[in-house]
Amino acid sequence: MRWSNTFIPTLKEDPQDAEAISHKLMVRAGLIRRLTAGAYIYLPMGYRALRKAEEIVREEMNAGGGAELFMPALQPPELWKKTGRYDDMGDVMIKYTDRHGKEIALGPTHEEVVTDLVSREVRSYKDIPLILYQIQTKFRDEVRPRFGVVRSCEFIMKDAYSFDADVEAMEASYKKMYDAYCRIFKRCGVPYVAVEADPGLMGGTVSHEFMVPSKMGEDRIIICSQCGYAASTEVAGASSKDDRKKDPEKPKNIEEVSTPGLSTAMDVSKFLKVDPRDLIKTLIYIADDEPIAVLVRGDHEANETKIKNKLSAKTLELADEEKVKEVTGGDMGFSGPVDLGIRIYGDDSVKNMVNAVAGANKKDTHLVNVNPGKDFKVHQWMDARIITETDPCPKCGSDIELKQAIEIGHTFKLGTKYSEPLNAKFLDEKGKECLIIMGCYGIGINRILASLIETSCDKDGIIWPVSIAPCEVVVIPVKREDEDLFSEAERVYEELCEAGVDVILDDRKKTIGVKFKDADLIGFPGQVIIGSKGLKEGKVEVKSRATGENSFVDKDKVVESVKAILGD
RNA sequence: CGGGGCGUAGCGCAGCUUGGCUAGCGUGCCACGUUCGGGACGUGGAGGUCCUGGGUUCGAAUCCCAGCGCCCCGACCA
Repeated sequence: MRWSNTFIPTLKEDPQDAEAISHKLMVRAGLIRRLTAGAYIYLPMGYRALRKAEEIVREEMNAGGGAELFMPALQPPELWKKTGRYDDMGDVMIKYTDRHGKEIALGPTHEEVVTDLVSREVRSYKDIPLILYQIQTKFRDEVRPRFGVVRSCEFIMKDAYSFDADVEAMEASYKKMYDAYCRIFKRCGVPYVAVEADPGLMGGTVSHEFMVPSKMGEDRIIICSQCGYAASTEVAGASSKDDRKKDPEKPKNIEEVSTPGLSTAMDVSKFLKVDPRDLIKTLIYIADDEPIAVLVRGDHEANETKIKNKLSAKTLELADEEKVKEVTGGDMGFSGPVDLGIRIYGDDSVKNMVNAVAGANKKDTHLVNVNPGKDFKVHQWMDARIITETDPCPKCGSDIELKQAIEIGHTFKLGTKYSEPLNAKFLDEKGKECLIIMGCYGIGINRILASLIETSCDKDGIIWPVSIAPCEVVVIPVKREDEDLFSEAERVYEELCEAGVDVILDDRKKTIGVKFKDADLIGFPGQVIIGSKGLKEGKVEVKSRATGENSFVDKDKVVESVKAILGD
């Protein structure tokens, strides 16, 4: 490929609408351009990297027993109504009415479509196990598209679905996919961590998220330094032990105190000069239309995922100001568990608190010396909070680290969540009709690129691994106008092409500085520099983008040294 | 959806507070010449609905009103 024949608009300056490093670099390096919020054009260099990532995914999915197919983005909403996800998806699903007045949805994912397909075609236990996958465009009307290609409204996803006769077989398929994911991310050079996660809307019992630690990540994970346990903060078990070194006090009697305008735990804690850990935060939620209260300690955050799961609630929303007033009789920020006429769920760490501070359900008033058991009863104690960095590892008790991370893949054990409503059954050996046990597995291809760049760049630009670099090597003639030099560059270029190296020839009539800067910015793993000085001695320079190491090699031995740099 | 910010040449920005000559700077682009191993230099040139619409005014990039678009924080989310 010749530079002049392709389209690589690089930029000297950061685009003003980009914040994330990966976003800035992808735009500057001429990989992408924004069309509108959450929708990006992949320019030739970006598209090449994307396709290489796709190809790795394809190879490993095939190796894991997957069969590729391709399903439409246009989907009938009826399927979504059958599984109940039409409402669950809400406005995330993009819908329109066609000329016949029929509603059409743009697929945000394909569980419904693929399960419907399988329900029609699979009859016998002999037809399964089956793993179907596709690499296809998904549409989601995101509340907030962000960080360039990290969260966009239109993106490329590899989605796979496994269909098995029983749970054991599904576990085997799950394992195959899990292993394939590990191979995929390793080959793509992204430093991933597989964590236990919440299945969320997808359903099922167990799921794993494949995360890449990064400041730009939208999710938080914990990693144990000792045993290596890793989990999303949404599911990681928080300790129920009291982490305070304090002599036990005798419970005293409740007193009211005036706390004018102090509605946050921090404000109250400062004003009353008490440790936030002596505060009880009372959050009013609406769980499936029923108002409930959730108690967590002043320094903790409620974990809506855990609460939702423990209550088996379909929806869980924080009550608004009006609702709080109606339910508690007090203003928002002054709610407390004492004399509260609704179900109260308490986080385990609240259970043994003594003489705590809580809201009084009364304007500008808090209560001191509140004691669980004595002053209020809870319906159920549970782990209802988000794990913190000071918590011990839920598995081994050692110290844990908290990190932000980008989710690049997610695997789910679905069970019969989709096969049941969509009637995906098969006849077993005994002629008995059984529901198919499913699993599903997603990878955000765009996010492979973004998270790779996020974690692999320097001040000069991107540092690609050979596996998904837009091109493996760039050949740079120092002076385009020097015909001898350029024809030597062309010769080297041809030779590399013939040797099967993915190479681009920078044949632009630009000064050498520009070409070096662009090569570093885009980040081709290998650079071959043809200059007149070296050429006089029959040598060309071969340089590694990652290490900066260079060597002058005999011009007849370019292919070998390039391959050495590429790690072949 | 709530809070904040931005919108002026392809890109990055100044000008706006206090309205007033032909709307500027850097970079990029075109031509010619000189350069040529880390974003070269000179000369000449092209490129603008100052986001849109309305209003105030003798006069609006600048002031007022409405709308649109984009980014960030939050809420939300596979």
